Amino acid sequence: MLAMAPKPIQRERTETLAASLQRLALFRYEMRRFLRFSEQAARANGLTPQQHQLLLGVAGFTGRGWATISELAEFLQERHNAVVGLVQRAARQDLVQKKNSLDDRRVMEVRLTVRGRRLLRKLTEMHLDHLRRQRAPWNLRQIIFR
Amino acid sequence: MLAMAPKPIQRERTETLAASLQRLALFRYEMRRFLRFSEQAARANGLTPQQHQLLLGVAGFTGRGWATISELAEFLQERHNAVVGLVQRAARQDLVQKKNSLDDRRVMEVRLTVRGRRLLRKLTEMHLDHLRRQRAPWNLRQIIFR
DNA sequence: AAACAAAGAATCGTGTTGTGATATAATGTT
DNA sequence: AACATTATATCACAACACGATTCTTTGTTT
Repeated sequence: MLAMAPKPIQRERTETLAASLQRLALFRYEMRRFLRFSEQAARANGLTPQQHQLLLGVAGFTGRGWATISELAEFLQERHNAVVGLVQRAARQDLVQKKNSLDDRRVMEVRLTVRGRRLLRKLTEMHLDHLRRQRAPWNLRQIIFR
Repeated sequence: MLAMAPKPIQRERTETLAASLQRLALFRYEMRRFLRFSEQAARANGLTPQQHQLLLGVAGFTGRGWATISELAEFLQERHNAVVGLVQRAARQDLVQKKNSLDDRRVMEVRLTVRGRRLLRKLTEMHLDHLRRQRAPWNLRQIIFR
């Protein structure tokens, strides 16, 4: 009897794991569908998905209308050097504008150009429309924990 | 008087846009923070983030325990060819196993290897733990619409 | 059965992106 | 003056997704 006890427990554990996997998969699937919409909206406007996020971070993260490389790295949850390259490419395409801070000359201030502002505005409207129309269970946490 | 009416409307619109930008930014920021945790958990176990998602899709998306390239493309919200490459690289590292279907020889059946199953199990536990501890406003929709 | 269309997967070249390691410059601290 | 810290930049490299195209197998039409 002592030897038989673990068996049903193991079976129950396996079933729990399978159920968890399915709920986690659905969780990520819903998230990916939103992100996919976003990516395609960006591309349809000639931007890469990350460039769109960069514009959003510059305009909306700090509440100041501009941001430093470090702040953008925090917003994007990326390393500094990833953001440096991203900003460089975006600046080349006249989406943002770099300027060394006068207070602290180590700091790089990133602002939107007119073109960047125009594109972000359009994308923002598309996203808000999409989210409003969305009937999907956007309480993602609820997907996982009943 | 007719000429002055539009001014406050314009001002209000601008304020609404700024507020929307800030809420959208927070929305994406929270999402990125979760995704960042996930990416680092994957990397800490020697996987790329996409490889982890691939394993999750194979094991949890269809309810069958295996998946086709097309199904994985739907789950990952990527194009077929992106998944083909992803599966190839994952197979090279003994994470998944490819097998042509006997029913329809166009179809490729993707399954987890023992190694893939072991890694996914570990990552799944880490993710569930993380989500349980999470006190953040995981009703993302609520972040945007009051 | 032949001709054609559709579905599923694979291949190729290309540009973006993130990483890790390292470097540079400006500011702070002792 | 020596040292550490902060903020940003550079480099080589692999993963990755894209678009376009191709190949094979299955389905449908005539």
